[in-house]
Amino acid sequence: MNEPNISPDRIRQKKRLFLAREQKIIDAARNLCLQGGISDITVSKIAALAGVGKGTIYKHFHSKDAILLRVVKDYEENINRILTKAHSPKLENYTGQEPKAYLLAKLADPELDRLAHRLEKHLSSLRDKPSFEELDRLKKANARILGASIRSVGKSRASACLSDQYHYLACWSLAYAAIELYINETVEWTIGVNESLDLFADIFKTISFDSDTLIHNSDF
Amino acid sequence: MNEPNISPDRIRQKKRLFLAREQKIIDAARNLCLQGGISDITVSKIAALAGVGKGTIYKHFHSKDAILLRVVKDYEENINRILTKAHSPKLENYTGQEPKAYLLAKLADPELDRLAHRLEKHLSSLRDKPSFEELDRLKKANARILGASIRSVGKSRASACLSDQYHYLACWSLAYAAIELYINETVEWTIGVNESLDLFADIFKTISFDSDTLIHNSDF
Amino acid sequence: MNEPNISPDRIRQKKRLFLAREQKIIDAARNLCLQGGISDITVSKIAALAGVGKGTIYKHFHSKDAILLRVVKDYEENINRILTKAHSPKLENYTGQEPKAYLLAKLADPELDRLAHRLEKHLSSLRDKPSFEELDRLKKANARILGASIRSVGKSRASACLSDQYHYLACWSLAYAAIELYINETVEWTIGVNESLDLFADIFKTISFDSDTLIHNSDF
Amino acid sequence: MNEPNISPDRIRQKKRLFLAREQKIIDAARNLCLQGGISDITVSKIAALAGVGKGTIYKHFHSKDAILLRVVKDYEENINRILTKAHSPKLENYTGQEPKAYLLAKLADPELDRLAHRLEKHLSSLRDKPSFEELDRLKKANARILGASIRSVGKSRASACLSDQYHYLACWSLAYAAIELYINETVEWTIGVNESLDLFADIFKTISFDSDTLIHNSDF
DNA sequence: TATGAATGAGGCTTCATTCAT
DNA sequence: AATGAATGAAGCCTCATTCAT
Repeated sequence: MNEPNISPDRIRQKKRLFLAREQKIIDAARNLCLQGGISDITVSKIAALAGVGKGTIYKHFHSKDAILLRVVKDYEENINRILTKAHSPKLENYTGQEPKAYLLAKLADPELDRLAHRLEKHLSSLRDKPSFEELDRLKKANARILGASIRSVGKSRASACLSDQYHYLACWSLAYAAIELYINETVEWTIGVNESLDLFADIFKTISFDSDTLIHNSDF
Repeated sequence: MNEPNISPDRIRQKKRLFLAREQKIIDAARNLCLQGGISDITVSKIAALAGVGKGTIYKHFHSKDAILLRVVKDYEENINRILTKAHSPKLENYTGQEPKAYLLAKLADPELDRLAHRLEKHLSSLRDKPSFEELDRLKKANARILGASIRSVGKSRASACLSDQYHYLACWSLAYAAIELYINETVEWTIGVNESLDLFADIFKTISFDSDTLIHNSDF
Repeated sequence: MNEPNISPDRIRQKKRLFLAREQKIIDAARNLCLQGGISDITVSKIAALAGVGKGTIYKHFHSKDAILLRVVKDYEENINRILTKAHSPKLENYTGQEPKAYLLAKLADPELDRLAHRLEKHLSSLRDKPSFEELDRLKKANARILGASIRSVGKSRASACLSDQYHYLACWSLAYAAIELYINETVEWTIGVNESLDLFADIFKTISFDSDTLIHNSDF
Repeated sequence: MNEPNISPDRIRQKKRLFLAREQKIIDAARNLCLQGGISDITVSKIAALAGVGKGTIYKHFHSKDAILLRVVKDYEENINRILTKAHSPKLENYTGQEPKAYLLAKLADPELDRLAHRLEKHLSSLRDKPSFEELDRLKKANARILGASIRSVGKSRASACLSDQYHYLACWSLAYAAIELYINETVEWTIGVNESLDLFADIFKTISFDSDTLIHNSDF
């Protein structure tokens, strides 16, 4: 009775506009982070860059940190999408190419990957740490794919025994190392990833410590 | 008005006290960072933990960020000390063990290493980024040792051609990857570093992209 | 463009709906106030509780405070209705029971009476104090009845000379005192109003100051 | 060693200055409330009127509401001081004049008394209601004196049986009624308290309801 | 006509830094 | 030289009101 002639089209369009604005906010937040450091972002700046009022932000997110968390989640979701596609769900078996796909996906935008990493660290160190539930679900999904893939190829004892989670972290770490290598401003990026892996291999050769060598020494 | 009996001893003792206070401030800052996230630290908390007044801090450092920068510098200095000792300066040639020493030094206190990393990122993203001159000098010194060492052992073309700086970053990245792997709270640390390197090797096998595959795609 | 079939029935029904909605808004505002404190109410909450959109509210009231003023006015109107009925307008002379009727009417819902009181104070202390004209007219009407009634019964000199307004306030104050006594959460309500008046009488006995004793001392 | 020549005088003077500033903040808050309504006060205004910076406020009070609570507490403390003095602690028995002293104390600055009342209501309806512990302690102390005094004089059954708390509220209510009577802007204050009590008595005569007459009717 | 998303003024609070003692 | 109270810029968030649909 009250809302007679509101066509579904109308509603759908409104929804689209609403989501578009939300995306603009997220994009603004991400871009601000990419140029200037996490601690420099303010809700005002996000609003200004997104072209909306400060109050509008709070129609979409209940706090500033919720926006940042969303940036991280969206990024992880994107990685998951790519990885899922690479896995070719029709095949039962893994091609062993999934880790490569994962690394490529992350290296496609190194700055953004590093940002996601930093944001996650930032958020998890807040007094009122937000819920990482959704994010963790995505990571677990990625871990499942990577773990199975590596196990299907790897020959080492460790590969066979370790959990998905662990393999995920190994891939993640490697990507992170490559990205830090890539991004570091004091070095010009003149060699490809293959060559950088050669470098890693050279370093590996020099290393052969026991697990026991690792000492947890906080007395620095 | 007059400064009567200022014996050299007096001066030396004062200096010692002054430096001791400075160290207490640095330690306080570091410990606060280690437990609670960089954005949680305040000058008040540092002063309280150091047992000095807030004003005293500004007799030693001209800003809060200068303290944090000092924490990073002191850490890098410590790494440099260890690496220099490992290199055995009397010998002209390198043992090839320097990268291992470097990794061990960093892995000795992973939390602290990660903190140094994060602080550096934090500081370099400030509007008024402080000077990294001293820090860069230390890094360059470390790079010289690591680069020479790796070149003396490595067989790959890349190893031979690349700059000290680059080899330094390769070591650095590897250490960082291992540390993130180690610290991550969702995984229990059950395997040693050797085995974790096996894991990396398994991943390497799955990867063989050309340098060209790397696309810088910010449009995500 | 054209307004074809607008039957008087249609109009009347629309009007009824409109008024019903208005009442729902007023009720929502009152209920929200009753549970939670005046400063907790927001237009959003009122709209939600009334089951209308926020914008609709502004079709009925030009501001949030206008709603609150209306709550007060409606309450005073109700009191006036009861008092008028008690006075039995056909009779020329007063029964002397009017003050009792007034007190009973107010004590019938002490929480609400206190709310009306508080709202009035709140509204009259606003920067843009709304017009109390209508409310004052109602009060004056009540005062006329109460004043005449008390004068017709009272023996004291004061009773005879004082204005309607003053007698009204005397009744009002007494009711307010009883209500605050009644509502106060730290005391259980175990005695009746008669007994509470006995209490007042006991206190009266201890008091016998001159008007002059009253000093207006703001220097506290 | 660190703080050699800080004479006790110095400390005492500092303390005095600190407390003076605190008093200025409290006074500013009270005066702002007295002229303009509780919801109009802002921390900025308080700071401006007190002649201090906004940040200084938070060296003395952990929140804006803490200031308001302090205004209430200080007022109640003043009443308690007067009442305690009136009670003449040397005498074992009560003079029966305590309620009069209490009323006079409250009526000495009716505006302030009303403010204290309103502030208390305001604070107790906050989402994060502050602790009223101290305030309640003061009230209980006052109640003890008033209760004993009234019981020592009163003849009615109710007087003898009821708790201190109850007698306190009876006095409180009466004072409140008188104050509302006094303050009300629409009436000129032409009669003294004695005469106003006569008025009350006239009203009493018209009233004789049973406790049962009181119905709790929220359906208004 | 009813709606509710958008708005932005304005509130509270934090904290790096200064400066009088 | 050491202190810590004072400061105020700047941040986050709320909410009454508007207005396009």
